[in-house]
Amino acid sequence: MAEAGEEDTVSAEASGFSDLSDSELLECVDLEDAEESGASVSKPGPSASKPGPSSGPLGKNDKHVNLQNCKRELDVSSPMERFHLKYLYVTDLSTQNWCELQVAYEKELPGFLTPEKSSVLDTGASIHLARELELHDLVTLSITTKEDAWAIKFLNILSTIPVLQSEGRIREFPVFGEVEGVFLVGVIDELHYTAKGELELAELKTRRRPNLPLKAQKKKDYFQVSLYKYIFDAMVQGKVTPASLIHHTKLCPDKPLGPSVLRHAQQGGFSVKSLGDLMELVFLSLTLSDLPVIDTLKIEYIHQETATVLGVEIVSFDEKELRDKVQHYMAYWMGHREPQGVDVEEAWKCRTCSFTDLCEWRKCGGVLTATLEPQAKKPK
DNA sequence: ATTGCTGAAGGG
Repeated sequence: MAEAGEEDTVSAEASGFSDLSDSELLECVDLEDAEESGASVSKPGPSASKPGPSSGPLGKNDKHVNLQNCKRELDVSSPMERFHLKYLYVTDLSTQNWCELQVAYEKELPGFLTPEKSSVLDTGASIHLARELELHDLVTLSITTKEDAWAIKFLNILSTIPVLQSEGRIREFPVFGEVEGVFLVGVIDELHYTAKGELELAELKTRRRPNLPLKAQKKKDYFQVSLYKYIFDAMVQGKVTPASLIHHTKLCPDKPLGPSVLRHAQQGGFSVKSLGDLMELVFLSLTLSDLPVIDTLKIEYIHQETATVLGVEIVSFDEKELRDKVQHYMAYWMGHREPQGVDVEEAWKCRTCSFTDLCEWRKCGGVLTATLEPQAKKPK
């Protein structure tokens, strides 16, 4: 209440830089937020498209694109190298669980989404944002380096752990760590303690239609939350070290932090000078705050329009199964095997995919092409 | 540097 002035300062500063995307700091005080990122349903344009005036999908359509357009590179480099990736998102792996080729195309053609799809995603994103704002406010900071971006992530961890331990519930908790040779980054929807005192992860899934998801969708969602638990547990067990983080992300722990980030760190009571300091603090906070591993995994499916609860699933965690899957997925990213599309019986997934027209799997999949959607065949 | 390398999730 008494601190309302700070918020204006932060927002005003955000308009000074528009170069790099802003990042959000979770603010656990009672303030209004001047939110400007495109989370609103009615906003035109796909939310996931890259900045820039000519980033629409049309410009890419006339070019014949495929995953092998760099034959020379294909033989010598892994997808991680070819797509210039230092790490993957947890959702990359859950999309891979849906269809491996789809995530490969997403990496090659970022922001290539059908309008219907991006509209459903935008609605889901705004529902998530509304829920998040029930628990804390957001402050937009302008930043210029990836070190600043990670510093914000660390500040959010440092400020939310005590809230979880005292108030019992937090949302949008960042997780990261090396899994089967590749670094993964993600955000847990919600963590809370149950009446029994168990730590529960709660994932919200919003749905366009008022029905429960198909088996394939549930499987993907189970995998996603299991992966969150696996990474979170590793973090609180001290298995995710600053050294591993620096090694994978190539962050410079000694690079000076930007002024807005530094100021917020100080306001949060963290006397840090560098990103390295912040990493050490995060490591200590994760391992010394008496955080348990996650006990239960819960997924709630709700209808977007009416907010009706369609179902609640409790996911049983199977570490062996998870690791086997991740190992198989990482083999693709590290270039140890070729990507695969969906099986014939899951070809229905292609109907909602943005890349059907250019997908090599569909073109080359012998049996697959012959049996695909026989009733929807168009004479060309 | 072949000129630079990432908010994650968002739903099917």
